[in-house]
Amino acid sequence: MTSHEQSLQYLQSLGYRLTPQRLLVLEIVAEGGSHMGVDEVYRQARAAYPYMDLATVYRTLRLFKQVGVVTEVAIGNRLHYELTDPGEKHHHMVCRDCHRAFNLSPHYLEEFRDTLIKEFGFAPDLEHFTVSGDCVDCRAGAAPAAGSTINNADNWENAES
Amino acid sequence: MTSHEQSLQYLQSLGYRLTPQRLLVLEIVAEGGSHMGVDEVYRQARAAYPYMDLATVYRTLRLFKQVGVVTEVAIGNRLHYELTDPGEKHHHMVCRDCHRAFNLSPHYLEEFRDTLIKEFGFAPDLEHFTVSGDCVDCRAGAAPAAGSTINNADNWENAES
DNA sequence: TATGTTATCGCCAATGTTTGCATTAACTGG
DNA sequence: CCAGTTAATGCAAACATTGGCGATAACATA
Repeated sequence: MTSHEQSLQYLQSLGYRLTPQRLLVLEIVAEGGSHMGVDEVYRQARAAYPYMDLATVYRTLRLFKQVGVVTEVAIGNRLHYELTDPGEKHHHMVCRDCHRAFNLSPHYLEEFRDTLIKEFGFAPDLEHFTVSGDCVDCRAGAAPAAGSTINNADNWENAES
Repeated sequence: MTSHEQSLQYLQSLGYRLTPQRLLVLEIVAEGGSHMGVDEVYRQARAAYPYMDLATVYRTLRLFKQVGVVTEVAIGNRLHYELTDPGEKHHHMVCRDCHRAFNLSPHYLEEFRDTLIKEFGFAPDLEHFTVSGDCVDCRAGAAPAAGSTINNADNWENAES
């Protein structure tokens, strides 16, 4: 059984229905690998199933995010999604200049989470956590890496040390 | 000289022009006290100067945020702004259930910032930092405080300990 | 397998926010 | 104080995302 099928069974176990549209969106996000823009998911879905509606894509991704199947990252002011890897969860640092995203190990936030819970009873939603800021290259004034468009998989580097 | 005037002089020193619209928006945000929704700023601005355009309000607030005059907080999916108090900077925790916002002392993030810079050369933009999550009351299943609308100043509590 | 219930879909309109562009008005230097 | 330069405005249209609603199809039950 593939991991998509597991995710779909999980959805079903929560009482959500298993529709072809959901299967399709899940496959696309899974295949996409790195963070996919909504428009790209929509384009691919529509290619496979011409009746697919944009609103359905948004609703499906929101649902997936809600149940933890995908992770949402806001880049610039657009939403992007990647399959949540249960073994390799990570947060994101997004550069506000070049808009590249870097992965951040959860380890760096554990202490922060504990503090908020203990001090304020506030349970932060770190599943969907993203910090924006300035990355090394942009701080150095270096030109961003070639072809730095949001949907270019090369922009997604791994910053775990 | 009031602090608004200082802010405006600062804008001017950066090469931005000092327009009546900017003065107006700044005054409104300053008077508003707690976090103001864009629509509310727009309504008040339009009342004082009927030609005021929504786009101008957005552009002005974005500029103010960029230069650090105001702080932006995303609540639900709307943008809110408050005057940046240079002496009393703070971050925000927003409850995704009741949508109340709580202030968070910068102290809790200093270590996190240092780590990111040291390990990855990534300088996080904590001026505009917000964590979403579940607040004490909502976690306890308690009904949110009476009159919990976003623009109600009473919702803005101070969580500094 | 047939049937009923109701979640989900596709379509369309509304929302919140951003952008393009011609006009206006802040600043600059004479 | 006047004229030139150019940033900022107002307007309208674009864009990204969300919501309402009737029709459809997924699941449960028999």
